[in-house]
Amino acid sequence: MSGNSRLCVAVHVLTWMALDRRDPAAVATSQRIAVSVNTNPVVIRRCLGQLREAGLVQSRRGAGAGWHLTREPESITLLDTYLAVGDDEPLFALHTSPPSDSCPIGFGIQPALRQVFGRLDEAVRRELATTTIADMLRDVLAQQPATA
Amino acid sequence: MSGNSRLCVAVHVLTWMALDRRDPAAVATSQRIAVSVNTNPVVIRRCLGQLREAGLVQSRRGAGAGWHLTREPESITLLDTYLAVGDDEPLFALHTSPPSDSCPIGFGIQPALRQVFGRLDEAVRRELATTTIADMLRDVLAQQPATA
DNA sequence: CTTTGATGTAACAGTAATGGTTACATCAGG
DNA sequence: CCTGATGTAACCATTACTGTTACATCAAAG
Repeated sequence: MSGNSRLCVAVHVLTWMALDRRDPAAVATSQRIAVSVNTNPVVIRRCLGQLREAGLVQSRRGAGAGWHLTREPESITLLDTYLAVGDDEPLFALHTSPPSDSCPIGFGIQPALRQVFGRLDEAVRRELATTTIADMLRDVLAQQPATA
Repeated sequence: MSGNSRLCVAVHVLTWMALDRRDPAAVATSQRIAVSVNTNPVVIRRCLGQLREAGLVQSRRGAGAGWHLTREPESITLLDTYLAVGDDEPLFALHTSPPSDSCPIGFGIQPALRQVFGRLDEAVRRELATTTIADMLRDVLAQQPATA
């Protein structure tokens, strides 16, 4: 797991941008986002690069450069985000080295597992598609401390 | 995720044992299973150890030792298997170092993500619970080559 | 046209997890 | 006792990920 925190960072970034755009004067830079995520700006730029490839954000270079969303937060789902930062590798891995095909189980296990893992993947995607960045922003702001 | 192939190996092992038990004379040893999975017997024993802790299999030591299922394959689901070999770590990881709590997003993002990731985990478990080792055995045998 | 501040990206290091391997103690039946 | 398997510690190579430094590139501002 899986291993990485890319989806987590990507959702953080997009949610941050969704909040930030409420202030028209604000400029979203990798530096400012990195402070919120508490990591290195390069990590943020790597993430933003993937989000740009997926068409979710755009960048402007030169002086006064920065980033902005290309769509309304209501139209960006976590599935979009997941696909954008997606490792190509599936949630669950098959055998590292192929099993023996001279054994009935070894021969048939991989196709059978692929079907199961495909259903798992599908279930995850279905669930991811039910939440948008706008939903995230609302939930995140609802978590604020009681201090007015 | 990503990352490991433990579930894959565990399902392979259990399915193999489900087939093997049809021959009353057969003895399931880590050595024989390792040949089918195409890996080292110690890897199989590590896996079987986890399955035993979960109560899915039992081992006999001494001469002529081996392993056997404690339940009918129809009653062992992939969720049982998943929980048995379960890493404690969730499918999707949160931030490696906690985000800035002086930023509204940084403050609220983790609880919000935990909710989402919890729903994802739930979806995966629901799906895993729908398939049994008996189902796997049937599907695996259905994959056999056409040669009679 | 130069300065400035950001993007874009390569390169590298430290950490952690995984799968595989060797080695060896332990056990129980023959 | 002998034998063949389990049980488990220890170790290694590989891989992936995060963080970091460094630097080229770009475009607006002055």
